Amino acid sequence: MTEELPITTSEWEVMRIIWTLGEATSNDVIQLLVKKRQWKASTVKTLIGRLMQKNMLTAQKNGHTNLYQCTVSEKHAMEKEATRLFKNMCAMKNGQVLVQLINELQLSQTDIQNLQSVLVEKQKTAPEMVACNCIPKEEVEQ
Amino acid sequence: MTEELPITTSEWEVMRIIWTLGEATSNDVIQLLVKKRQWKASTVKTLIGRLMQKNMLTAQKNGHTNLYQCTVSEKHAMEKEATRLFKNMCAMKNGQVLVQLINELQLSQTDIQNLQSVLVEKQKTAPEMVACNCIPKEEVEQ
DNA sequence: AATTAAAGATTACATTTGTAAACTAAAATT
DNA sequence: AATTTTAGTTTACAAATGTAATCTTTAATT
Repeated sequence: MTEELPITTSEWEVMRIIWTLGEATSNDVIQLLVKKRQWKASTVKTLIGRLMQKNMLTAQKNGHTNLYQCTVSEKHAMEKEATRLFKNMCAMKNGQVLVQLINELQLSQTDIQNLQSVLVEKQKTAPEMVACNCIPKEEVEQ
Repeated sequence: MTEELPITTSEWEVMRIIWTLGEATSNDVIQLLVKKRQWKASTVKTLIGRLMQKNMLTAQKNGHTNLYQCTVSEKHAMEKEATRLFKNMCAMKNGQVLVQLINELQLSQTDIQNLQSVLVEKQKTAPEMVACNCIPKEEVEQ
């Protein structure tokens, strides 16, 4: 039951590279992040170490160099983060936030079609209103 | 130019209450969070203090008691958080994450209609593909 | 073989965050 | 007026995070 701790913003940078490369050496990651974020090599090494402890990365030895791989998919990790965020915010306003996100994010034709399908389904059973859940029940004055 | 620092998860709990009540005394917030999160009164006081420093709350004295108000709207803060999150994740997969969010979140009929409108607009100019932006340009192998 | 370079491991250290106790001043009660 | 309660302020302290230097071991070069 290897628990997944939350990963921090800096750690995300490392994960994104390894997700995209499929697998990578510390040096691969260092090269890219030195360029992208101006981090020192040892900063990147620290982050890789922490991700290993958090079981987000596994390593396989190749000579005295490690080849790192991610233990969860990028999509899964992204969904988990997004879900965590929305669950911590006002349920009543989630819809409006999604509208704004869709407005400002780049989406492909396929993405849009998928979103439309889900919405059509969702529509069949959607309620008229979603209640605010910012305050524990019987405390909402009204 | 009062800069808005990011607000933490614990601080969000406080903000949500004041957003919902419109304005509140520390005692209002304490009552609710002692119940909801089992925090001690002084924990809540600390959080209110930090939110004041971050200019997320203002207070107006009423006797020796403060009435706290939020300096930004809940919707604005939510949008900012959501945007920050998505900007830090793979652009290519954002669409899929939105699909999953829409699937699992509660949305009202109105929300759904608004989402549908935005999508129809978006569709007119959407590209076939959105490129992965996890790795700085010319480094993407392929 | 001796020297240098590279990869990983260990240690460092300031800031932020979660969580709270202690202190102080004003207000309410006795 | 004296005492108790309350609201706000200050201090506390461990864990997490951002950022890195140093040390150690192994591999590559001279």
